Amino acid sequence: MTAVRTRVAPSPTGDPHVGTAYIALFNYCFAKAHGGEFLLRVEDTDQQRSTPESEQAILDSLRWLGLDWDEGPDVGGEAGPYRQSERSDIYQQHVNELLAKGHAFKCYRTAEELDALRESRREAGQHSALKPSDLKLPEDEVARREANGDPYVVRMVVPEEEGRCVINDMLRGDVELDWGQVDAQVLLKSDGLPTYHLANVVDDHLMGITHVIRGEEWINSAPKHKLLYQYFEWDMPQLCHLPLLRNPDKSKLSKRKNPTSILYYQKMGFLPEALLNYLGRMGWSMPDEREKFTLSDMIAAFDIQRVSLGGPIFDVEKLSWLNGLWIREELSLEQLADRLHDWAFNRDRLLEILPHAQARMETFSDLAPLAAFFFSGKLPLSAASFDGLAVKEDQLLELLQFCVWQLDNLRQWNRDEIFASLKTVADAMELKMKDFVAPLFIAVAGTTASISVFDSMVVLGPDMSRARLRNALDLLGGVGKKKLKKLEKRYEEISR
RNA sequence: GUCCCCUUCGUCUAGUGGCCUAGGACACUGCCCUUUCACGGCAGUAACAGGGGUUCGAGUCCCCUAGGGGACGCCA
Repeated sequence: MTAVRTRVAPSPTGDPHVGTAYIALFNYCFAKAHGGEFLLRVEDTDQQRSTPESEQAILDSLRWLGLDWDEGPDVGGEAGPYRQSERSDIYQQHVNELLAKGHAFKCYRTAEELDALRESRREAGQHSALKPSDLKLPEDEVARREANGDPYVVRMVVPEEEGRCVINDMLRGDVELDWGQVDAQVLLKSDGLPTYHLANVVDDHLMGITHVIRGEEWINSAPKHKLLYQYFEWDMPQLCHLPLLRNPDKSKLSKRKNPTSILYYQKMGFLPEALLNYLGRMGWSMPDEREKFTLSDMIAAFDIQRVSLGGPIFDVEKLSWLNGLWIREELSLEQLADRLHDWAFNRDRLLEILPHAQARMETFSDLAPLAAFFFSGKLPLSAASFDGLAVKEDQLLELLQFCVWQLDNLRQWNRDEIFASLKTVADAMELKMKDFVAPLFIAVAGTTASISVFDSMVVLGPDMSRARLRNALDLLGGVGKKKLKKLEKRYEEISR
Protein backbone atom coordinates (compact mmCIF):
# COMPACT_ATOMS: atom_id res chain seq x y z
CA MET A 1 0.00 0.00 0.00
CA THR A 2 1.30 3.37 -0.98
CA ALA A 3 1.57 5.87 1.84
CA VAL A 4 3.00 9.35 1.66
CA ARG A 5 3.10 12.15 4.15
CA THR A 6 3.53 15.88 4.08
CA ARG A 7 5.55 17.50 6.76
CA VAL A 8 3.76 20.46 8.21
CA ALA A 9 6.09 22.82 9.97
CA PRO A 10 4.28 25.90 11.23
CA SER A 11 6.08 29.10 10.34
CA PRO A 12 7.24 31.45 13.09
CA THR A 13 4.68 34.07 12.13
CA GLY A 14 1.94 31.50 11.84
CA ASP A 15 1.37 32.06 8.15
CA PRO A 16 0.73 28.88 6.20
CA HIS A 17 3.11 28.88 3.26
CA VAL A 18 2.06 28.11 -0.32
CA GLY A 19 5.20 25.99 -0.63
CA THR A 20 3.76 23.62 1.93
CA ALA A 21 0.54 23.39 -0.05
CA TYR A 22 2.57 22.78 -3.21
CA ILE A 23 4.37 19.80 -1.72
CA ALA A 24 1.14 18.58 -0.14
CA LEU A 25 -0.65 18.69 -3.50
CA PHE A 26 1.91 16.41 -5.14
CA ASN A 27 1.92 14.04 -2.20
CA TYR A 28 -1.86 13.98 -2.31
CA CYS A 29 -2.07 13.29 -6.03
CA PHE A 30 0.62 10.65 -5.87
CA ALA A 31 -1.13 8.84 -3.04
CA LYS A 32 -4.58 9.01 -4.57
CA ALA A 33 -3.39 8.06 -8.03
CA HIS A 34 -1.91 4.89 -6.53
CA GLY A 35 -4.89 4.13 -4.33
CA GLY A 36 -2.82 4.97 -1.27
CA GLU A 37 -2.99 7.19 1.75
CA PHE A 38 -2.08 10.82 2.21
CA LEU A 39 -0.92 11.48 5.76
CA LEU A 40 0.06 14.58 7.62
CA ARG A 41 2.83 15.02 10.09
CA VAL A 42 2.88 18.09 12.24
CA GLU A 43 6.36 19.12 13.21
CA ASP A 44 5.72 20.84 16.49
CA THR A 45 8.87 20.10 18.43
CA ASP A 46 10.34 23.52 17.91
CA GLN A 47 8.81 25.72 20.56
CA GLN A 48 10.04 28.81 18.77
CA ARG A 49 7.93 28.23 15.73
CA SER A 50 4.98 26.25 16.70
CA THR A 51 1.93 27.51 18.50
CA PRO A 52 -1.52 25.94 18.55
CA GLU A 53 -2.69 28.82 16.34
CA SER A 54 0.03 28.51 13.72
CA GLU A 55 -0.53 24.79 13.57
CA GLN A 56 -4.26 25.22 13.18
CA ALA A 57 -3.71 27.82 10.46
CA ILE A 58 -1.81 25.45 8.21
CA LEU A 59 -4.24 22.57 8.82
CA ASP A 60 -7.18 24.84 8.00
CA SER A 61 -5.46 26.06 4.87
CA LEU A 62 -4.90 22.56 3.57
CA ARG A 63 -8.49 21.70 4.25
CA TRP A 64 -9.63 24.89 2.53
CA LEU A 65 -7.71 23.81 -0.54
CA GLY A 66 -9.40 20.44 -0.46
CA LEU A 67 -6.33 18.45 0.55
CA ASP A 68 -7.88 16.31 3.24
CA TRP A 69 -5.59 13.86 4.94
CA ASP A 70 -6.19 10.28 5.95
CA GLU A 71 -6.08 9.11 9.54
CA GLY A 72 -3.15 6.82 8.97
CA PRO A 73 -1.93 4.01 11.18
CA ASP A 74 -2.28 4.38 14.92
CA VAL A 75 1.31 5.11 15.82
CA GLY A 76 0.79 7.82 18.36
CA GLY A 77 -2.30 6.63 20.13
CA GLU A 78 -3.95 9.61 18.57
CA ALA A 79 -5.96 9.73 15.36
CA GLY A 80 -5.65 12.41 12.73
CA PRO A 81 -2.53 14.38 11.95
CA TYR A 82 0.56 12.94 13.49
CA ARG A 83 2.22 15.22 16.01
CA GLN A 84 5.82 14.76 16.95
CA SER A 85 5.51 16.12 20.44
CA GLU A 86 2.98 13.48 21.33
CA ARG A 87 5.62 10.88 20.61
CA SER A 88 8.76 12.43 22.05
CA ASP A 89 9.52 9.28 24.06
CA ILE A 90 10.02 7.13 20.98
CA TYR A 91 12.89 9.28 19.75
CA GLN A 92 14.74 8.77 23.00
CA GLN A 93 14.20 5.03 22.66
CA HIS A 94 15.51 4.94 19.13
CA VAL A 95 18.47 7.07 20.00
CA ASN A 96 19.30 4.70 22.83
CA GLU A 97 19.27 1.89 20.33
CA LEU A 98 21.75 3.72 18.10
CA LEU A 99 23.90 4.59 21.11
CA ALA A 100 23.98 0.94 22.16
CA LYS A 101 24.95 -0.19 18.67
CA GLY A 102 27.69 2.45 18.44
CA HIS A 103 25.97 4.33 15.63
CA ALA A 104 25.59 7.47 17.70
CA PHE A 105 27.51 9.25 20.43
CA LYS A 106 27.00 11.90 23.07
CA CYS A 107 28.65 15.20 22.33
CA TYR A 108 29.41 17.73 25.06
CA ARG A 109 30.76 20.42 22.77
CA THR A 110 29.44 23.89 23.47
CA ALA A 111 28.09 26.24 20.84
CA GLU A 112 31.17 28.46 21.24
CA GLU A 113 33.52 25.54 20.73
CA LEU A 114 31.65 24.54 17.60
CA ASP A 115 31.80 28.07 16.22
CA ALA A 116 35.52 28.23 16.87
CA LEU A 117 36.03 24.81 15.32
CA ARG A 118 34.14 25.75 12.16
CA GLU A 119 35.90 29.09 11.95
CA SER A 120 39.40 27.62 12.21
CA ARG A 121 38.59 24.96 9.64
CA ARG A 122 37.29 27.55 7.23
CA GLU A 123 40.46 29.56 7.64
CA ALA A 124 42.52 26.46 7.02
CA GLY A 125 40.63 26.01 3.75
CA GLN A 126 39.07 22.79 4.89
CA HIS A 127 35.68 22.26 3.32
CA SER A 128 34.68 18.89 4.64
CA ALA A 129 32.03 18.43 7.27
CA LEU A 130 32.54 18.00 10.99
CA LYS A 131 33.18 14.35 11.73
CA PRO A 132 32.95 12.42 15.00
CA SER A 133 36.73 12.53 15.34
CA ASP A 134 36.75 16.33 14.96
CA LEU A 135 34.29 16.67 17.80
CA LYS A 136 36.07 14.34 20.14
CA LEU A 137 37.14 15.68 23.52
CA PRO A 138 39.79 14.18 25.80
CA GLU A 139 38.25 11.46 27.93
CA ASP A 140 38.90 13.22 31.24
CA GLU A 141 37.23 16.35 29.85
CA VAL A 142 34.18 14.34 28.82
CA ALA A 143 34.07 12.77 32.28
CA ARG A 144 34.37 16.20 33.87
CA ARG A 145 31.51 17.66 31.85
CA GLU A 146 29.39 14.60 32.40
CA ALA A 147 29.95 14.76 36.17
CA ASN A 148 29.23 18.45 35.97
CA GLY A 149 25.84 17.69 34.43
CA ASP A 150 26.66 19.76 31.34
CA PRO A 151 24.15 19.65 28.50
CA TYR A 152 24.92 17.32 25.63
CA VAL A 153 23.48 16.35 22.28
CA VAL A 154 23.43 12.99 20.57
CA ARG A 155 25.08 12.93 17.18
CA MET A 156 25.15 10.23 14.55
CA VAL A 157 28.29 8.44 13.54
CA VAL A 158 29.17 9.05 9.90
CA PRO A 159 31.83 7.55 7.63
CA GLU A 160 35.14 9.40 7.83
CA GLU A 161 36.87 7.75 4.91
CA GLU A 162 36.46 9.13 1.41
CA GLY A 163 33.71 7.77 -0.73
CA ARG A 164 30.35 8.50 -2.21
CA CYS A 165 26.81 7.75 -1.26
CA VAL A 166 24.35 6.90 -4.00
CA ILE A 167 20.86 8.25 -3.55
CA ASN A 168 18.11 7.19 -5.87
CA ASP A 169 15.68 9.93 -6.75
CA MET A 170 12.51 9.10 -8.66
CA LEU A 171 12.99 12.04 -11.00
CA ARG A 172 16.75 12.36 -11.23
CA GLY A 173 17.86 8.76 -11.08
CA ASP A 174 21.03 8.05 -9.09
CA VAL A 175 22.63 11.05 -7.44
CA GLU A 176 26.10 10.63 -5.95
CA LEU A 177 27.15 12.65 -2.93
CA ASP A 178 30.48 12.77 -1.11
CA TRP A 179 30.55 11.37 2.39
CA GLY A 180 33.00 14.18 3.08
CA GLN A 181 30.07 16.61 2.97
CA VAL A 182 28.09 14.69 5.56
CA ASP A 183 28.62 15.84 9.11
CA ALA A 184 27.99 14.12 12.42
CA GLN A 185 24.43 15.36 12.50
CA VAL A 186 22.75 16.12 15.79
CA LEU A 187 19.90 13.65 16.26
CA LEU A 188 18.72 14.62 19.71
CA LYS A 189 19.01 18.21 20.87
CA SER A 190 20.11 19.08 24.38
CA ASP A 191 16.48 19.73 25.24
CA GLY A 192 15.80 16.08 24.46
CA LEU A 193 13.78 16.79 21.33
CA PRO A 194 14.68 15.22 18.01
CA THR A 195 15.99 17.11 15.01
CA TYR A 196 14.22 16.79 11.69
CA HIS A 197 16.63 14.11 10.52
CA LEU A 198 15.90 11.67 13.32
CA ALA A 199 12.20 12.40 13.54
CA ASN A 200 11.84 12.14 9.81
CA VAL A 201 13.29 8.65 9.61
CA VAL A 202 11.66 7.28 12.73
CA ASP A 203 8.24 8.74 11.94
CA ASP A 204 8.27 7.62 8.33
CA HIS A 205 9.13 4.11 9.39
CA LEU A 206 6.43 3.94 12.03
CA MET A 207 3.88 5.48 9.70
CA GLY A 208 4.68 2.96 6.99
CA ILE A 209 5.67 5.62 4.49
CA THR A 210 6.58 4.16 1.10
CA HIS A 211 7.44 7.32 -0.82
CA VAL A 212 8.93 10.57 0.41
CA ILE A 213 8.03 13.47 -1.83
CA ARG A 214 9.65 16.63 -0.55
CA GLY A 215 11.42 19.80 -1.65
CA GLU A 216 14.75 19.80 -3.42
CA GLU A 217 16.40 21.51 -0.48
CA TRP A 218 16.55 18.10 1.23
CA ILE A 219 18.57 16.30 -1.39
CA ASN A 220 21.88 17.04 0.34
CA SER A 221 20.81 15.49 3.61
CA ALA A 222 19.51 12.31 2.01
CA PRO A 223 22.75 10.42 2.80
CA LYS A 224 22.16 11.00 6.50
CA HIS A 225 18.69 9.60 6.18
CA LYS A 226 19.88 6.61 4.20
CA LEU A 227 22.50 5.91 6.81
CA LEU A 228 19.92 6.03 9.58
CA TYR A 229 17.74 3.53 7.75
CA GLN A 230 20.76 1.26 7.52
CA TYR A 231 21.58 1.70 11.21
CA PHE A 232 18.03 0.78 12.13
CA GLU A 233 17.97 -1.98 9.51
CA TRP A 234 14.76 -0.62 8.05
CA ASP A 235 13.62 -0.49 4.44
CA MET A 236 14.07 2.95 3.03
CA PRO A 237 11.20 4.68 1.23
CA GLN A 238 11.60 5.79 -2.36
CA LEU A 239 12.78 9.40 -2.50
CA CYS A 240 11.49 12.10 -4.77
CA HIS A 241 12.64 15.71 -4.68
CA LEU A 242 10.41 18.36 -6.19
CA PRO A 243 11.76 21.65 -7.56
CA LEU A 244 11.43 24.72 -5.36
CA LEU A 245 8.95 27.50 -6.05
CA ARG A 246 10.78 30.74 -6.84
CA ASN A 247 10.44 34.49 -6.55
CA PRO A 248 10.54 36.50 -9.79
CA ASP A 249 14.28 36.99 -9.16
CA LYS A 250 14.62 33.17 -9.14
CA SER A 251 15.53 32.82 -5.49
CA LYS A 252 13.58 30.43 -3.30
CA LEU A 253 10.06 31.75 -2.76
CA SER A 254 10.10 33.99 0.30
CA LYS A 255 7.72 36.35 2.02
CA ARG A 256 10.14 39.24 1.79
CA LYS A 257 9.79 39.32 -1.96
CA ASN A 258 6.37 37.84 -2.57
CA PRO A 259 3.18 37.16 -0.72
CA THR A 260 3.59 33.53 0.29
CA SER A 261 0.83 33.07 2.79
CA ILE A 262 -2.15 30.99 1.75
CA LEU A 263 -4.18 33.37 3.89
CA TYR A 264 -3.13 36.22 1.64
CA TYR A 265 -4.49 34.48 -1.43
CA GLN A 266 -7.64 33.74 0.49
CA LYS A 267 -8.02 37.41 1.42
CA MET A 268 -7.28 38.48 -2.13
CA GLY A 269 -10.27 36.43 -3.16
CA PHE A 270 -8.71 33.53 -5.00
CA LEU A 271 -10.75 30.39 -5.26
CA PRO A 272 -9.12 27.41 -3.57
CA GLU A 273 -9.75 25.35 -6.71
CA ALA A 274 -7.92 27.92 -8.81
CA LEU A 275 -4.99 28.25 -6.45
CA LEU A 276 -4.64 24.49 -6.32
CA ASN A 277 -4.97 24.33 -10.09
CA TYR A 278 -2.22 26.90 -10.43
CA LEU A 279 0.09 25.03 -8.06
CA GLY A 280 -0.57 21.94 -10.13
CA ARG A 281 0.78 23.83 -13.15
CA MET A 282 4.03 24.55 -11.38
CA GLY A 283 6.50 22.04 -12.67
CA TRP A 284 3.72 19.78 -13.85
CA SER A 285 1.40 19.59 -16.82
CA MET A 286 -1.57 17.60 -18.02
CA PRO A 287 -0.77 15.12 -20.79
CA ASP A 288 -3.15 17.07 -23.05
CA GLU A 289 -1.75 20.44 -21.94
CA ARG A 290 -5.04 21.59 -20.46
CA GLU A 291 -4.48 24.63 -18.24
CA LYS A 292 -7.65 24.46 -16.22
CA PHE A 293 -8.29 21.28 -14.28
CA THR A 294 -9.73 20.10 -11.00
CA LEU A 295 -7.98 18.16 -8.27
CA SER A 296 -9.69 14.95 -9.37
CA ASP A 297 -8.71 15.61 -13.01
CA MET A 298 -5.15 15.93 -11.81
CA ILE A 299 -5.30 12.71 -9.82
CA ALA A 300 -6.81 10.83 -12.76
CA ALA A 301 -3.99 11.92 -15.04
CA PHE A 302 -1.25 12.00 -12.41
CA ASP A 303 2.17 10.72 -13.29
CA ILE A 304 5.03 11.94 -11.13
CA GLN A 305 7.37 11.53 -14.09
CA ARG A 306 5.64 14.49 -15.70
CA VAL A 307 7.29 16.79 -13.16
CA SER A 308 9.77 19.10 -14.85
CA LEU A 309 12.85 19.95 -12.84
CA GLY A 310 13.46 23.64 -13.49
CA GLY A 311 12.36 25.71 -10.49
CA PRO A 312 9.15 27.49 -11.52
CA ILE A 313 8.58 31.15 -10.74
CA PHE A 314 5.36 31.83 -8.88
CA ASP A 315 3.61 34.28 -11.19
CA VAL A 316 0.68 36.01 -9.53
CA GLU A 317 -0.44 37.45 -12.87
CA LYS A 318 -1.06 34.08 -14.41
CA LEU A 319 -2.67 32.85 -11.22
CA SER A 320 -5.07 35.78 -11.49
CA TRP A 321 -5.93 34.92 -15.07
CA LEU A 322 -6.62 31.33 -14.10
CA ASN A 323 -8.76 32.42 -11.19
CA GLY A 324 -10.75 34.61 -13.57
CA LEU A 325 -11.28 31.61 -15.80
CA TRP A 326 -12.68 29.67 -12.86
CA ILE A 327 -15.00 32.49 -11.87
CA ARG A 328 -16.29 32.96 -15.41
CA GLU A 329 -16.54 29.39 -16.53
CA GLU A 330 -17.10 27.26 -13.46
CA LEU A 331 -19.41 29.27 -11.24
CA SER A 332 -23.09 29.97 -11.80
CA LEU A 333 -24.38 33.34 -10.64
CA GLU A 334 -25.89 31.64 -7.60
CA GLN A 335 -22.61 29.96 -6.76
CA LEU A 336 -20.69 33.19 -7.23
CA ALA A 337 -23.08 34.95 -4.87
CA ASP A 338 -22.53 32.26 -2.26
CA ARG A 339 -18.79 32.39 -2.65
CA LEU A 340 -18.69 36.16 -2.29
CA HIS A 341 -20.91 35.95 0.72
CA ASP A 342 -18.56 33.47 2.34
CA TRP A 343 -15.54 35.45 1.37
CA ALA A 344 -16.32 38.96 2.50
CA PHE A 345 -19.82 39.56 3.58
CA ASN A 346 -20.12 36.96 6.26
CA ARG A 347 -20.77 37.88 9.88
CA ASP A 348 -17.31 37.12 11.20
CA ARG A 349 -15.55 39.22 8.64
CA LEU A 350 -17.93 42.13 9.15
CA LEU A 351 -17.51 41.88 12.89
CA GLU A 352 -13.78 42.29 12.42
CA ILE A 353 -14.27 45.52 10.54
CA LEU A 354 -17.33 47.06 12.11
CA PRO A 355 -15.75 48.01 15.45
CA HIS A 356 -13.57 50.44 13.52
CA ALA A 357 -16.34 51.62 11.22
CA GLN A 358 -19.39 52.12 13.40
CA ALA A 359 -18.26 55.40 14.97
CA ARG A 360 -17.60 56.81 11.52
CA MET A 361 -20.96 55.87 10.01
CA GLU A 362 -24.10 57.94 9.60
CA THR A 363 -25.78 55.72 7.06
CA PHE A 364 -25.15 52.12 6.00
CA SER A 365 -23.91 53.35 2.67
CA ASP A 366 -20.97 55.01 4.43
CA LEU A 367 -19.51 51.56 4.93
CA ALA A 368 -18.64 51.03 1.28
CA PRO A 369 -16.16 53.91 0.88
CA LEU A 370 -14.91 53.42 4.43
CA ALA A 371 -14.17 49.72 4.18
CA ALA A 372 -13.56 49.26 0.47
CA PHE A 373 -9.84 48.89 1.02
CA PHE A 374 -10.43 45.82 3.17
CA PHE A 375 -11.99 44.09 0.19
CA SER A 376 -9.42 45.24 -2.31
CA GLY A 377 -6.17 43.77 -3.48
CA LYS A 378 -3.89 46.35 -5.02
CA LEU A 379 -5.12 49.87 -4.33
CA PRO A 380 -5.65 52.30 -7.22
CA LEU A 381 -2.80 54.63 -6.28
CA SER A 382 -0.11 56.54 -8.10
CA ALA A 383 2.95 58.50 -7.09
CA ALA A 384 0.78 61.62 -6.99
CA SER A 385 -1.29 60.07 -4.21
CA PHE A 386 1.61 60.82 -1.88
CA ASP A 387 1.87 64.51 -2.80
CA GLY A 388 1.46 67.18 -0.18
CA LEU A 389 2.44 65.16 2.86
CA ALA A 390 4.41 66.60 5.75
CA VAL A 391 7.32 64.21 5.27
CA LYS A 392 9.89 65.32 2.77
CA GLU A 393 10.04 63.50 -0.51
CA ASP A 394 13.38 61.85 0.14
CA GLN A 395 12.16 60.66 3.49
CA LEU A 396 9.16 58.95 2.00
CA LEU A 397 10.94 55.99 0.45
CA GLU A 398 13.11 55.64 3.50
CA LEU A 399 10.10 55.60 5.77
CA LEU A 400 8.23 52.99 3.77
CA GLN A 401 11.26 50.77 3.36
CA PHE A 402 12.03 50.86 7.07
CA CYS A 403 8.45 49.93 7.85
CA VAL A 404 8.54 46.99 5.46
CA TRP A 405 11.69 45.68 7.09
CA GLN A 406 10.39 46.31 10.53
CA LEU A 407 7.19 44.40 9.81
CA ASP A 408 9.16 41.56 8.23
CA ASN A 409 10.84 40.96 11.55
CA LEU A 410 7.68 40.90 13.59
CA ARG A 411 6.99 37.61 15.33
CA GLN A 412 3.42 38.34 16.25
CA TRP A 413 0.84 40.18 14.24
CA ASN A 414 -1.23 42.25 16.64
CA ARG A 415 -1.95 45.91 17.20
CA ASP A 416 0.49 46.47 20.03
CA GLU A 417 3.41 44.74 18.35
CA ILE A 418 2.83 46.57 15.10
CA PHE A 419 2.49 49.92 16.83
CA ALA A 420 5.60 49.42 18.95
CA SER A 421 7.77 48.35 16.05
CA LEU A 422 6.67 51.22 13.84
CA LYS A 423 7.01 53.75 16.65
CA THR A 424 10.66 52.78 16.81
CA VAL A 425 11.03 53.88 13.22
CA ALA A 426 9.16 57.13 13.78
CA ASP A 427 11.40 57.97 16.73
CA ALA A 428 14.55 57.08 14.86
CA MET A 429 13.49 59.31 11.99
CA GLU A 430 12.56 62.04 14.45
CA LEU A 431 9.10 62.39 13.01
CA LYS A 432 5.88 63.29 14.73
CA MET A 433 3.60 60.26 14.78
CA LYS A 434 0.97 62.15 12.84
CA ASP A 435 3.37 62.93 9.99
CA PHE A 436 4.91 59.51 10.14
CA VAL A 437 1.69 57.54 9.70
CA ALA A 438 0.27 59.65 6.87
CA PRO A 439 2.10 57.84 4.07
CA LEU A 440 1.27 54.53 5.71
CA PHE A 441 -2.40 55.48 5.60
CA ILE A 442 -2.16 56.18 1.89
CA ALA A 443 -0.28 52.97 1.20
CA VAL A 444 -2.52 50.74 3.25
CA ALA A 445 -5.96 52.38 3.03
CA GLY A 446 -5.60 54.70 0.06
CA THR A 447 -6.41 57.86 2.02
CA THR A 448 -5.43 59.60 5.24
CA ALA A 449 -9.07 59.82 6.26
CA SER A 450 -9.48 56.28 7.41
CA ILE A 451 -9.53 53.75 10.16
CA SER A 452 -6.30 53.55 12.19
CA VAL A 453 -3.54 52.03 10.06
CA PHE A 454 -2.52 49.73 12.86
CA ASP A 455 -6.01 48.31 13.17
CA SER A 456 -6.26 48.10 9.41
CA MET A 457 -3.03 46.15 9.17
CA VAL A 458 -4.24 43.70 11.78
CA VAL A 459 -7.39 43.04 9.77
CA LEU A 460 -5.55 42.86 6.47
CA GLY A 461 -2.94 40.47 7.78
CA PRO A 462 0.84 40.56 7.39
CA ASP A 463 1.16 39.55 3.75
CA MET A 464 -1.49 41.95 2.47
CA SER A 465 -0.06 44.81 4.54
CA ARG A 466 3.43 44.12 3.29
CA ALA A 467 2.20 43.86 -0.28
CA ARG A 468 0.53 47.28 -0.02
CA LEU A 469 3.65 48.92 1.39
CA ARG A 470 5.78 47.30 -1.26
CA ASN A 471 3.37 48.48 -3.91
CA ALA A 472 3.64 52.05 -2.60
CA LEU A 473 7.40 51.75 -2.73
CA ASP A 474 7.20 50.66 -6.37
CA LEU A 475 4.82 53.46 -7.29
CA LEU A 476 7.24 56.00 -5.87
CA GLY A 477 9.97 54.72 -8.12
CA GLY A 478 11.40 52.10 -5.81
CA VAL A 479 14.67 52.10 -3.99
CA GLY A 480 17.76 51.79 -6.14
CA LYS A 481 20.54 49.39 -5.26
CA LYS A 482 22.86 52.11 -4.05
CA LYS A 483 20.24 53.72 -1.89
CA LEU A 484 19.15 50.33 -0.60
CA LYS A 485 22.63 49.67 0.76
CA LYS A 486 22.66 53.01 2.52
CA LEU A 487 19.23 52.40 3.97
CA GLU A 488 20.21 48.95 5.17
CA LYS A 489 23.06 50.47 7.08
CA ARG A 490 20.85 53.07 8.72
CA TYR A 491 18.23 50.46 9.42
CA GLU A 492 20.74 48.35 11.26
CA GLU A 493 21.34 51.26 13.62
CA ILE A 494 17.64 51.76 14.14
CA SER A 495 16.77 48.17 14.79
CA ARG A 496 19.45 47.79 17.37
C1' G B 1 34.69 28.44 -0.57
C1' U B 2 32.94 23.06 -0.93
C1' C B 3 29.21 19.76 -2.64
C1' C B 4 24.54 18.83 -5.13
C1' C B 5 20.60 20.06 -8.49
C1' C B 6 18.82 22.70 -12.69
C1' U B 7 18.88 25.35 -17.88
C1' U B 8 13.08 25.50 -24.40
C1' C B 9 9.83 32.56 -25.77
C1' G B 10 9.94 37.92 -20.28
C1' U B 11 6.86 33.92 -17.33
C1' C B 12 4.31 28.74 -16.94
C1' U B 13 5.16 24.83 -20.13
C1' A B 14 4.71 20.73 -24.62
C1' G B 15 8.73 17.94 -26.37
C1' U B 16 11.59 11.00 -23.88
C1' G B 17 16.45 10.67 -31.53
C1' G B 18 13.20 11.79 -37.46
C1' C B 19 5.92 13.93 -36.89
C1' C B 20 10.10 20.70 -34.85
C1' U B 21 9.94 25.45 -40.41
C1' A B 22 10.00 24.05 -32.03
C1' G B 23 3.45 23.74 -30.23
C1' G B 24 0.08 25.85 -26.33
C1' A B 25 -0.94 29.41 -22.24
C1' C B 26 0.00 34.18 -19.41
C1' A B 27 1.84 39.00 -20.38
C1' C B 28 2.54 42.53 -24.44
C1' U B 29 0.95 44.76 -29.44
C1' G B 30 -2.70 45.23 -33.41
C1' C B 31 -7.54 44.19 -35.47
C1' C B 32 -12.79 42.54 -34.78
C1' C B 33 -17.14 42.46 -31.46
C1' U B 34 -19.06 46.55 -28.38
C1' U B 35 -22.51 53.26 -26.23
C1' U B 36 -17.52 52.69 -22.29
C1' C B 37 -14.50 49.07 -19.72
C1' A B 38 -13.96 44.04 -19.32
C1' C B 39 -15.17 39.20 -21.52
C1' G B 40 -14.82 36.73 -26.23
C1' G B 41 -12.68 36.05 -31.33
C1' C B 42 -8.57 36.67 -34.81
C1' A B 43 -3.54 37.95 -35.80
C1' G B 44 1.53 39.35 -34.38
C1' U B 45 6.42 39.90 -31.57
C1' A B 46 9.20 36.30 -28.75
C1' A B 47 12.91 30.56 -26.84
C1' C B 48 16.10 25.16 -27.49
C1' A B 49 22.48 29.22 -22.58
C1' G B 50 27.47 28.49 -25.38
C1' G B 51 31.05 25.01 -27.34
C1' G B 52 32.49 20.17 -28.50
C1' G B 53 31.22 15.09 -29.42
C1' U B 54 27.83 10.37 -30.51
C1' U B 55 24.49 9.53 -34.78
C1' C B 56 22.46 9.01 -41.50
C1' G B 57 19.74 12.49 -38.23
C1' A B 58 19.97 16.08 -31.64
C1' G B 59 15.74 20.67 -28.31
C1' U B 60 15.95 15.32 -27.11
C1' C B 61 22.04 11.15 -25.55
C1' C B 62 27.43 12.19 -23.62
C1' C B 63 31.40 15.77 -22.16
C1' C B 64 33.18 20.71 -21.09
C1' U B 65 32.14 25.87 -20.06
C1' A B 66 28.85 29.55 -18.43
C1' G B 67 24.59 31.07 -15.76
C1' G B 68 20.86 30.22 -12.01
C1' G B 69 19.31 27.80 -7.59
C1' G B 70 19.96 24.91 -3.21
C1' A B 71 22.64 22.69 0.94
C1' C B 72 26.66 23.22 4.27
C1' G B 73 22.87 24.92 12.29
C1' C B 74 21.23 21.90 19.01
C1' C B 75 15.86 25.35 11.72
C1' A B 76 12.88 22.71 9.23
